[in-house]
Amino acid sequence: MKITLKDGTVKEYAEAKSVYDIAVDISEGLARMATAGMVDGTVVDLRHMVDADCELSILTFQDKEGAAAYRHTTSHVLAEAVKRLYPNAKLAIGPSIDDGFYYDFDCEPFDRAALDKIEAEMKKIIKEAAKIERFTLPREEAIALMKEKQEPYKVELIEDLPEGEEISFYQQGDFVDLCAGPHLMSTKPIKAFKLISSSGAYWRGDEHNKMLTRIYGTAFTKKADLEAYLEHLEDIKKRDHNKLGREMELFTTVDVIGQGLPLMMPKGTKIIQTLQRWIEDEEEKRGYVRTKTPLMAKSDLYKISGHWDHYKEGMFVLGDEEKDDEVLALRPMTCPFQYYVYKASQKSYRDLPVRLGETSTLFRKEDSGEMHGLTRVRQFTISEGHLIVRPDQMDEEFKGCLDLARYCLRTLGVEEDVTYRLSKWDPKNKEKYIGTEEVWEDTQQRIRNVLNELEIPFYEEEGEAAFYGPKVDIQAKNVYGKEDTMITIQWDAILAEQFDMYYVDQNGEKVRPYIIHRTSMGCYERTLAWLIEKYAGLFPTWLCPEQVRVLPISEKYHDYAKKVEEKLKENGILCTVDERAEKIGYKIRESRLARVPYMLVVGQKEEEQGVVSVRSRYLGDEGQKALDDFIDAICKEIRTKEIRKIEVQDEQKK
RNA sequence: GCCGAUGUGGCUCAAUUGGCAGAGCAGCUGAUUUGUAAUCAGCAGGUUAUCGGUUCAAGUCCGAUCAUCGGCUCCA
Repeated sequence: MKITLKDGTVKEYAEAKSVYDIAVDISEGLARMATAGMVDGTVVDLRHMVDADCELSILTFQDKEGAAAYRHTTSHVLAEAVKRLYPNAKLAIGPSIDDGFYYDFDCEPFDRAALDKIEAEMKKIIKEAAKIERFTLPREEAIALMKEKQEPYKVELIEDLPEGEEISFYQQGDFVDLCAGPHLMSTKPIKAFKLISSSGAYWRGDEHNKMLTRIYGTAFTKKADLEAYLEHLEDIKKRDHNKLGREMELFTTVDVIGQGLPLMMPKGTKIIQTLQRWIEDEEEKRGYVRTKTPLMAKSDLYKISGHWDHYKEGMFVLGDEEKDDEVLALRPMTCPFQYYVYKASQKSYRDLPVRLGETSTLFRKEDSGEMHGLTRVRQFTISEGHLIVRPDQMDEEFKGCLDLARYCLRTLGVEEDVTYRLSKWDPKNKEKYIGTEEVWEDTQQRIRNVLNELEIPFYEEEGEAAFYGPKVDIQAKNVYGKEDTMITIQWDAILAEQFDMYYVDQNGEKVRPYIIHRTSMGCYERTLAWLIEKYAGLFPTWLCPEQVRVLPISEKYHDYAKKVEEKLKENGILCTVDERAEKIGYKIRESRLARVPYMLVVGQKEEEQGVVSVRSRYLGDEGQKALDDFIDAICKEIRTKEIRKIEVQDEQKK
């Protein structure tokens, strides 16, 4: 048989040979680093016997799948250590994840001291350098083995495997684990690992099941890489909006006000105001009209919309149905309110599309454990909108919404940081959705076509659709790698019926419109959180709550500094003067810590010449250009009449 | 909602393991009028998240509540 390697060389063998042996044949060095193999695009174990012509890659830690195998083996070492120290712990599952691995156990929770102890035991196990062996068993024997080992979770896993599936085990020393693999040949190559944290996790991710104890860890082939990774974890914490946003006095929380109810401070409010004014104006340019609808409504409204039956737990209800004649609820969404704006007058086919925009505050009674900084809150404000359109306008309007969303992302400088998800229904759970299979499949195809036409790369996910239709969700990750929806555009061919919305067509017939539910830039609080992390607090100048700080050298130059401030303010620049009796070095330090993009130092020299000395936080050519743009675009008048830059000092960002 | 950790002046942290709550920064007052990352001195600031318990004595131990953080689940 002929085996073609990654670099194109061909190896020929007379009989079947394991991936590991082939690696040894290529080079001892490669074999030492090998963690798995890939045969014709499929990841295989090192023990996999190659018995036919194929393309083969030997995977190492440098490959994504190779790193996964390496870390997966580390998770087995973890499991063995836990079983040695806590023989009563039951094993659940222990996969590799993006930057590491975890293992779930049914046992008492671990504290840091326990984790340290487990780490020490793992080191011992690795030192023992046990060979890892793979074997398979028929279903009944596999179950019997796991019953003998008193591992009920493993028994359950085997019972759920489809009939006829090969059931494989990996054994290192006395430790046996049900596992599909792949794994290293022994525990020895694990060089650098760390148990990061311990937390609870439901068995099989279902909240009705028992809560198990999960240990997260990571592993690398070099100690230096592990240390760099741990340092990186510390670094990203510094960008965490929840920490930085408080430090920068953008928002705060107060115990007696409550969970998920952050207070926006003046600086944070300024940023949100800038965003909001920009978005509202942009939407108007694109043919939206604005509405302002109530923040609450009678329960009757939510009964029509279906929320009363399906979402009552998630709403703040005012009044008691038993006692009060009138029960109100704070709104968790804007849809029906804007529908009634549409319904208030009769619409002709000529009136469509109707594009309604609203800066809309919503209330959702999130569970107590769900709130997080500015990204998951109980009250938030979104750039909400509904387009009521004729079916024939749907594709174009949907495109328009995507274009607006992309314009927003581009302007905020985050277009490279998002992924587009086509959120589809789940054909296995039809009862969760309204509408026929045909309509769903057809609609999803139309959205696919729109995305393709706009050349937007996207991925698809089942079970993420709204109950009334599929949608495009624009997703972004926070500093910890956790993903959130920033923007959503939803296709709805159904709710118009429920709310009896119609327009009159050419023939005088009443026709149901389609609806697009969408946000242009999503939730302001969440967007602010995203921008804090993206820019580590160094916002683009147009978003900064303080764009320029004038720093007089001494009291003698306060009048001149005031003059400069006035000129800048006349030009719409957010500007302050630092009039404290401090040394210039101190004022610069404070300005920097406040992340003010431009500092204008003024003293005798500047006053005499009618200029300012500019100090910018930006770097190199980019900084010079930003400064030029800044002055050209906004300070044209100032520069030509009184102030021009005489000096620019770039600074190291660190 | 579930598992776990944490909670000390505005902020960052200390308090010899149950024995007089303390420091730096910030704030205020005074002096200094300064040329590109911290001028000096003084003053004030606390019911140790809240409520309850154990104890001669609680920031420290126990319980409850609230909040924050890391996860799980959820995000219609």
